[in-house]
Amino acid sequence: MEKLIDLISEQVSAAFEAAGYDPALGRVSVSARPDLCEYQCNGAMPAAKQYHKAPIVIAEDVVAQLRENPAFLTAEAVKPGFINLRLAPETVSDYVNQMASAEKFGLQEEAEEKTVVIDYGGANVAKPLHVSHIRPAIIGEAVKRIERYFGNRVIGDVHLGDWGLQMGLIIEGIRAKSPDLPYFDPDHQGEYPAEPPFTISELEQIYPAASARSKEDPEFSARAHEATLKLQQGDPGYMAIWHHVMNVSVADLKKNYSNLNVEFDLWKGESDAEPYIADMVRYLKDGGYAVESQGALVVEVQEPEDKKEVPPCIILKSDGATLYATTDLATLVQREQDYHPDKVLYVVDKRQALHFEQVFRTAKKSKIIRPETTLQFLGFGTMNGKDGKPFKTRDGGVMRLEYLISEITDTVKARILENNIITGVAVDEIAGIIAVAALKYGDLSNLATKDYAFDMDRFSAFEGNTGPYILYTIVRIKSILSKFTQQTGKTADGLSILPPETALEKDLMLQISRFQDNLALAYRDTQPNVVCAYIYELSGAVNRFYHDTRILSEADPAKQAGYIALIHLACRVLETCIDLLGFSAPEKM
RNA sequence: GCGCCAAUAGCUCAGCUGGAUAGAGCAACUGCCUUCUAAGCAGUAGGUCGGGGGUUCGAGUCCCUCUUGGCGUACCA
Repeated sequence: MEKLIDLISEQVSAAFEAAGYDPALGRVSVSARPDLCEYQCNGAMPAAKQYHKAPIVIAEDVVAQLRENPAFLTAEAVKPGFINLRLAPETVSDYVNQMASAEKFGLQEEAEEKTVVIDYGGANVAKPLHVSHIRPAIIGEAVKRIERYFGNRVIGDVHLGDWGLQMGLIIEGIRAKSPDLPYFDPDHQGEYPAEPPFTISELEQIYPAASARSKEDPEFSARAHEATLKLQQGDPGYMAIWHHVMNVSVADLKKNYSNLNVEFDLWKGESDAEPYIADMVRYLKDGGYAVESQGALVVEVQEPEDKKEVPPCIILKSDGATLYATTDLATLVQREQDYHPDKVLYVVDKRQALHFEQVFRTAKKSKIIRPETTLQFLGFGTMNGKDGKPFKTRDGGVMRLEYLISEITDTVKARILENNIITGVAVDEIAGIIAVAALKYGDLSNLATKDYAFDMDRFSAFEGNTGPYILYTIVRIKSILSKFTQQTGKTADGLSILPPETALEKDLMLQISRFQDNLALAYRDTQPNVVCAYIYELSGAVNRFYHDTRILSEADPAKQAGYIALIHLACRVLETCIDLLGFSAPEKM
């Protein structure tokens, strides 16, 4: 289906043309003054210069053409040269009725399916997920679902950090703790133990300790670098430790991500790029792309037109070890081979912007990926504490994601018990659903690219512009729908929406009609916060209508059926949107 | 030094390709539950959109400049 705003623009464009003006001026936008009109066209203002006439004269010429148009209730020319439009009630109800019966509410999908790989920029293994890890997970999940909704084939890859220096640090950390383990015995024969020599909690302590020590102890740091290289060269004992680390970490990560309703199609990591590295390095050397510089192997990516200095992309360190640019490039080789993607989207911390600039340039320059492939960097901002610095707990540590979720869930649960609508075992389940909505909406409603202040109170707030507010709106509708079915024995299916009689009813329909506009914007700009803003406005329209209209006690059955059809459609749109954002609504709350 | 990003109400944030009186939420103050869930609705108050120039009929939005803050700047990721 075409967007309602486009249909209106066509009418206004035709009016411009009929009045003797350029139809391109007939572009309509949503009104900035809802008290005056629903849609507005500003085309008469730029036209004034072109035609050497006062804008108001042009606006009146156009309005004269629109007066007889049945699609509009009113068309007025105002002050400098605004054209103010109100739609006929039937125009609006016809449109939303069409939406109700159309697939995906009439959304226009991509004409051709594109293959999109989303790289979630790697939580590191062996580190607990902490609060800032919600960002790539939540944003990436929403972007993935939106891409899919528009008809693309999307492959989400968690892309764990499992191959860099942090592994060397962990290995040395384990050795420092238990030097007698067989993994460190160069004369060890046969199989290594099947059981990991650590639990997830132990592992989560080893890494930070090793990382801290390496900063103070140069010898230890040197050993960690060495261990990293040995691991990357396939040392059997180190590989055995690595497998243990991976198994223990991945199991824990899966649990945590699944609590957030986040799923990945691929659980690959930097290590999976390893088999591609040797060939790629040879290719880069043979092709003359990579050169030696200060002992390292680099690709120069500075371009003559650059204003800024772009350091070369390092492929091999001077000690021969690979690093993140190497695995990111090799991963592109692998993705090109396996998926032939039209787009690779990286949802990673924005501080890595320069790194990806280097990688993208290298990949394009060396033809590792096709020129028509889009490499997109979606850098998300840092989660800061109230002091404006990266968020830390009171004791200076990171806050575990598990703690954040359980904290929010407890607050939600207390609220549910207070309301006394839900009882028994369902309380915990519903508290979980609401907590995830609060957390995800709280994050997604901010612009992904900006830093933001982490505030526990904000995440566990239920009033105003929050996830629970959206859920509450849905639950209210569902409650009416189920009571309607109880009363009449009918469902909302097949009922049609009547032309609006009140302003609030019409406003609700207009909000519903903007579903596609907002989704298209969110899709085009990879900005899930647009969807949040939309459902907040739509929910507001629903709640105002709800407050204003008695639906179940409506005496006129035809009117009542129209109301039911309207809120049912609103509910379906809302549920579709929250599903795209990666959360869901309970039946009651 | 150079580069990138940000600065909007007391706080946290929106503001689509430049359009009318810059919007929400929280916090403050007022109303509305014997009627479909008050996690709601209605209202009051709160702003020289960091400062200064410029482009334009029109600038929070575009250009220049300054201030402040954050980040990055070859062998960490």
